[in-house]
Amino acid sequence: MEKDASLEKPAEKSPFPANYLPAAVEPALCEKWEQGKLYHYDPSRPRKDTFVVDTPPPTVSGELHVGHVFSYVQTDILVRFQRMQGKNIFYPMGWDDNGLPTERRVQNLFGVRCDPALPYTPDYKPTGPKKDLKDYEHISRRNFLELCELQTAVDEQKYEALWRRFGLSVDWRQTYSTVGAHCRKTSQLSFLDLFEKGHVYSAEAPTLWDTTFKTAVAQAETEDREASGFFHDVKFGVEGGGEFVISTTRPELLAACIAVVAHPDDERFKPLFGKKAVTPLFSARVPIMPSYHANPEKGTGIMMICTFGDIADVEFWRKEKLPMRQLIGRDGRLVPAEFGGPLFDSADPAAANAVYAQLAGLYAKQARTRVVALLKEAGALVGDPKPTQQAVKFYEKGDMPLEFVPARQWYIKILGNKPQLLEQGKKVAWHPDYMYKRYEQWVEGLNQDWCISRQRYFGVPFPVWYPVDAEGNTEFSKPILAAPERLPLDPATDCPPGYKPEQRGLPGGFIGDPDVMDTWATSSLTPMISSRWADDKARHEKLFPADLRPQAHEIIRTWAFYTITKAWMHENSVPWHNAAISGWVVSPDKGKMSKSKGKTVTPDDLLVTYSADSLRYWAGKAKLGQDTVYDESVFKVGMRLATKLFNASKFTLMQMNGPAMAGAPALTPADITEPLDRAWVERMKALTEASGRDFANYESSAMLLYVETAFWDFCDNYLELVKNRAYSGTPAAARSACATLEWTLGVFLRLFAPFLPFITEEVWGWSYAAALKQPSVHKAAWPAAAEMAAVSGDERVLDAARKVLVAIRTKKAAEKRSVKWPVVKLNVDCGPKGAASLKLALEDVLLAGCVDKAGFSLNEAGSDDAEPVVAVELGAV
RNA sequence: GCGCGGUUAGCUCAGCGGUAGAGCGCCUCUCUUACACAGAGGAUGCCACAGGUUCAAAUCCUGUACCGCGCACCA
Repeated sequence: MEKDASLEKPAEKSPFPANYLPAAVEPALCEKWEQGKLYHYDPSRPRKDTFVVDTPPPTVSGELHVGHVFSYVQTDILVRFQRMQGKNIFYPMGWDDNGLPTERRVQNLFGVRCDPALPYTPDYKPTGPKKDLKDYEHISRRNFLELCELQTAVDEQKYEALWRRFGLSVDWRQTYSTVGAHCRKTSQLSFLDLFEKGHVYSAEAPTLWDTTFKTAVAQAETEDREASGFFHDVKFGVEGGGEFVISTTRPELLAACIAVVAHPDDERFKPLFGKKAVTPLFSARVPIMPSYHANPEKGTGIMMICTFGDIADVEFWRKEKLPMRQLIGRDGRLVPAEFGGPLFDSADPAAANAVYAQLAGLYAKQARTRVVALLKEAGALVGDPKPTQQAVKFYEKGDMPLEFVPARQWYIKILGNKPQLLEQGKKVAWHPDYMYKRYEQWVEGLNQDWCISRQRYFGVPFPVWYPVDAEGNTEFSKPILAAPERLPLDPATDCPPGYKPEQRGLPGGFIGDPDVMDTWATSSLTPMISSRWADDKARHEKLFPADLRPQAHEIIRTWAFYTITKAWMHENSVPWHNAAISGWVVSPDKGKMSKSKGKTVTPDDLLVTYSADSLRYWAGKAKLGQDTVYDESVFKVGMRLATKLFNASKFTLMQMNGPAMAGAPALTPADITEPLDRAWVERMKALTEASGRDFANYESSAMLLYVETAFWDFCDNYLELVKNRAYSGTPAAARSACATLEWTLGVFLRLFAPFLPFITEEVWGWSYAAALKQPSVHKAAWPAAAEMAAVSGDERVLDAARKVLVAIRTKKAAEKRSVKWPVVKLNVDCGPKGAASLKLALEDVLLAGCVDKAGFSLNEAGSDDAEPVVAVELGAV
C-alpha cells in the first residue's frame, strides 16, 4: 500500500541507528573484541578461577561446513557462560593438519610423492599439479613435510577468519598445529614415556591392514559395511576316508586353511576331532579341532580357519599356535607360495602348485572367482553359490575390505587395562550422561591393542632407531630410543648416539624406524599439548586436567577413548572433568549432511544470507547429543530475534529518555514502587535464577527457549503496558517504570549474550557499557536475583493486567479494528483477589488498551477459581 | 543378538505425574511513540500401540511395533 506522506511521523531525534545491519555490525565487533583482548587467558589468575577447554582441533583439509559451525558454536555458548561467571577462560584452538587427508591433498596440489629414502633438498620449490601419476616429483620426507606445513598454514588462516566471524571467543594466541614442532615433540615424548612405563611394545603380528593405503590401521578406524557375497559349499576330504562340506564366503583363502573346527558338542563332527581334513585343490592336511567359536546352527556347522579371514581366525591361530600360511600380501594380491614346502603342506604338491600358479598375483576378489571355477572343475563344489548379505570390515577412509597381514607394529596396551579405563571413563561427567554408555560399550568390545604405527610418510615419526647386525639384519628387539632433549627428531635424517650418519643402513650400522604414528597418537594428547606438558611443567600443572571436552559422538571411541587412555597412562588422571557431546547436523531427509546430497551451502554463504547470530541461535536451540535437522527457517527465527532485540532495546531506551525523566538522577532499585513493575521484576528474578542453574547443568537450549518466551512477553505485554507511563507519567511512576525497564533490558542482554554475542554487544554499547563501566556484555556478570533483592512483587498483578489486555486485542482483531481503536465500555467479572490485582495496574491497562476510563466497570463478586470474564465494547466507526 | 536414544499439530521440536505447548507453515486482520525484516487474533492433536501403577499418566512401570545410532556376530 502507498504510504500517505502526510501521515509520515516526524523524524525522531534518536541517538540509535535506524536499522540493524548485522553484515556491518558483526565484523566491526569482531575487530573490537580483538583490539580489546577480550578473550585472552590470564595466566596470573589461580586455577580455581579458570575454565579450561580442550577444543577439538578441526581437520584442516578444505572447507569448514555448517556441521562444524553447529558444534563449535555450542561449545562457545558454554564458554561464554563461564566467562560471565567471572571465570578466566583458557580456550585454545588446534589445527589437525596431520595424517592422510593432508597427505593426499598436498600430493595432488603440488604433484609430489614422498620418498623417505631421498635426501632433503634445501630451497625446494614445487612445480604444481601433474596430470599423470608418472610425472609426480619424488621428494624427501622433510621436503614433503614442509609443503604440508605451507599448505595447512594457508588453510588455517581461512579457518581462523571464519571462526572469528562466527564469534568464537577463542584466545587466538593459544593455537597449535598437530604437525608443528611442539606437537611432534609432545607425541614423541609421550611415546618415550609410555615405553618407559611399559605401556608400549612392538610386535610382528597379524595386523588390520588396508591394501589401498598399504598401512596398518587401528580397530577404532574400521567400520562395517554391508556387502553381498555368496556362500560356497566346499567338499573337504578326511584323511583315512570320509568327507564333509564347509560353507564359506571366502573360498580364495582355501590355500591358507590351517585348521577345520566344529563345536565341541556337535555330535555330527565329534568323531572327526583329532583326524586330519584334506583340503580340495591343494590336498593340504589340516587338523580337525573342537572350538566353541563354531556355531552348529551356521552354515554346515563346520568351518575352516585361515590365515587370516577375520579376528576370530587370528585368535584361534594364536591360541593353538598353528602355522601361518599368509596368502594376502600388503598390496591385496595373493603372494607366491610353494606347496610341499615347510609351510604349505600338501599330499600332492605338484597338483597344488599347478592350481596355485593360477592364483598367485591375483587380487583377493579375482582369486575368489578363479578358485570357485577350479573347485567346480574338480567337483568339490556342492550345488550353486547361495547369495548372502554380510558385514565386511573396511578402513573408514578406504574402499577395499581390510585384511589381516602380519607386520611389525607398535602397540599401546589396552586389553589388559580395560577395567582401569572404564573406571576413568566413569570419573568424567558426560553430557548427556547416556553418552557414557557408548564409551563403556566400546571399551568392553575392544579385541586388539591400539596399533599406533602407520606405514605412511606424513606424520610424527617414532623417535627410534634399530641396530643393523653384521649380516645386515635389523635388530628390532634392540630399539635405540632418542633422548628426550633431542625431540622432536626424525630418525630418517637424524642419527642415533654413538653412530655416524654414513653408517645408516649398513651392516654394523643403524636404521631409523620407517613408520609414523597414528594421527590419534597425537590427537589423544590435545589437553597435554595445550597445557604444554612437554616443556612447561608449571603451566601443565595449572591447565591439566581440563574442565571441558566438547566433541561429537562418533569419535567417542577414538578421540575421547584415546585421550582418556593417555591421560591415565601418563598422569594417572582424567584428561577433563566434563565431556559435552554434540549431535550431528542431518539433512531434512534425516541422512547425515554431505556434499553428495547436494547440500553445498557453505558457512560463508549463510553469513551473507543470514548472520552469525542467527546461525548461533540455531545451534543454541539444539540439545547436546541430539542430531539436528538443517533448517534454514530456524535461522530466520534467529534473525528475527536479533532484529527484535535491536528494536525493542532502541524503543526501551527511547522511552526512558522521555520528558518525565529529563534531568533526573540515576535510577536505583528503590525507584521501583509500582505494583505492576514489581510484579515484572519478580518474574525476571525467577528467570535469572533458573537460567543460571540450567546453564550450569548443560541445559542451555532449554534455557534459551524460555528466555526467548519471556523476552517476547516483555515486548508484547509489559513494555506495551508501561511505555506511556515511562515516557510521560508522573515523576515517581515514570521512574518506577524506567528503573524496571533499564534493569530488565540489561538482564535480557546478558541472558542472550552467550547465544547472540553480536546484537547483545551492540546494544550493550549504547548505554550500559558507559553506565556500568563494563565495556563488554561478555565480561558482565551473569544476572542474579540478588541484584533486585530490595524489590519484591506479586506476579498476579501482571497476569491480571495481561489477561484484560489480551481480551481487548482479541475483540479488536475480531472486529477488524486497529489496536488503537477506542474502547468505550469495558467490564471485568472476576473474584476479589483478581480484582485487587487488576486495580493495582488499572491505569496502565486502560491506557494501553485505549479504554475510556468512564466506561470501565469491575464486578468482583465472582469466584477467583474461575477465569475472569472480560466484556469489551468498541467505539462506533 | 545386546545396548542407547526417539515416536507429541502439516513440518521442526519443547514439555516428562495435575486443564495438551512453542516456532515455522496456514487463515483473518492491523501502519500502533521501536519493529511490515513487524504486530494482533485464529484454526490445527486418540501425545505410536497394548496393558499396569495412581484420586490423576504424554509424563512412572511392563511389553509390542516402527525410526535413528552404537556394539557384537558376520563360516
